[in-house]
Amino acid sequence: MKPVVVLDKIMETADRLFYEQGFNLTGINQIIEEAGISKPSLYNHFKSKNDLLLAYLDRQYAIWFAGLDTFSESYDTPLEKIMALFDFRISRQIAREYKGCAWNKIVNEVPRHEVQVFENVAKFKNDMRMRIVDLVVRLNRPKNKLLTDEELVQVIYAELESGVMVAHLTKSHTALENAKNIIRKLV
Amino acid sequence: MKPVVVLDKIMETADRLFYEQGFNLTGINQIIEEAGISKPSLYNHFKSKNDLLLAYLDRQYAIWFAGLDTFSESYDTPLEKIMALFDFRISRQIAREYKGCAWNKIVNEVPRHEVQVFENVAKFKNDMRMRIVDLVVRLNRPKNKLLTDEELVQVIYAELESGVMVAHLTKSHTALENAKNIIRKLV
DNA sequence: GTCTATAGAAGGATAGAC
DNA sequence: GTCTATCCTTCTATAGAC
Repeated sequence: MKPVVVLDKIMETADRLFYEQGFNLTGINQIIEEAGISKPSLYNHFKSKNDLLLAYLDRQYAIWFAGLDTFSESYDTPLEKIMALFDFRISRQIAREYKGCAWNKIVNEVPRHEVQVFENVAKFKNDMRMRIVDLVVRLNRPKNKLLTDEELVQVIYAELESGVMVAHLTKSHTALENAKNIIRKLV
Repeated sequence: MKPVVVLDKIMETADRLFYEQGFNLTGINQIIEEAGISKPSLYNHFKSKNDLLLAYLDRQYAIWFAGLDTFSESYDTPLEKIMALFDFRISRQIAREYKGCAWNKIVNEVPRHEVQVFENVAKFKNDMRMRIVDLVVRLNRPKNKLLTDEELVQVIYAELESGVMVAHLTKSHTALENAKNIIRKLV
């Protein structure tokens, strides 16, 4: 069995279990069992469970933005792409059975002294916010609007975050759908 | 030592540790050690660690709304009371060193099959939302506003939730402050 | 690089004395 | 109702063979 295959098995299993069960409730033993490998094999690739967590976050980052790009490429205008942000998160919450935001799960589960984890999550959230900033600028809104560009960005960001959180709690994406209408009015 | 004192010690210790470290990372052993009691004493009051969690959530609920009522009573108008919702959360995040929302922490840490935990968190979030609904109705807004009452409620709710999450991630309440100006414009 | 086997600590929970 | 002492399980991580 080639190393790369073992690594893939680890990552895919960790990906699934960390999201579905949470990081702290997922033991090394369960990961190696479901990945079909042995314990020293795992520790050959990662020096600790925390090291695996950081790799998991990096992988999440790549998968998430790649998924967003694929999802958005069929939409043309900035407004359509903003709406696609909501539809993308709706589609993912449906696919992952409304288990919430993977980043929020981690950051709410890990103590503050895990600096690298916090930085990793902050980077994701910030980069997502930058996508919104870029789209709002490209809207080319007139200056006499009720909200400034910066304020509109904050509302979009808040509706996305809160929308996913509510979806997790209620197993429904109604709030995310309603948010789209609100944003349309505020643009 | 009277039972009620023991119970108080347990609750206060669990309150602090569950919030600061998280539920899964806080062991029974640490709770009894810091509370200064013995293990069977704890299991005399709670039949399991999960039972203690439910008591913790009930206590949080009472403390939170009591704190909000005290905080808001000096404000008169509905708009001031809406602003007080943001200021209350800002003051709490400062006091608790930006460790985020206690309810979100729990709901992101516990598996879905813990139905009682989810219902408890959903009840808190819903009751908080009802406070917003009540305040927005009392604003008596004209019908020709850009957003309907329901939409304004959703934006206020989203800004609060997202604001606390961002505060947790960045150790800053800037987003919550900015949200107040946005809401003032939308009212 | 992968395995079997195991170490050493910490987890939740309980028996039985007082 | 509270205690000391202990149970069994699970945890992360490693030693040493192949």
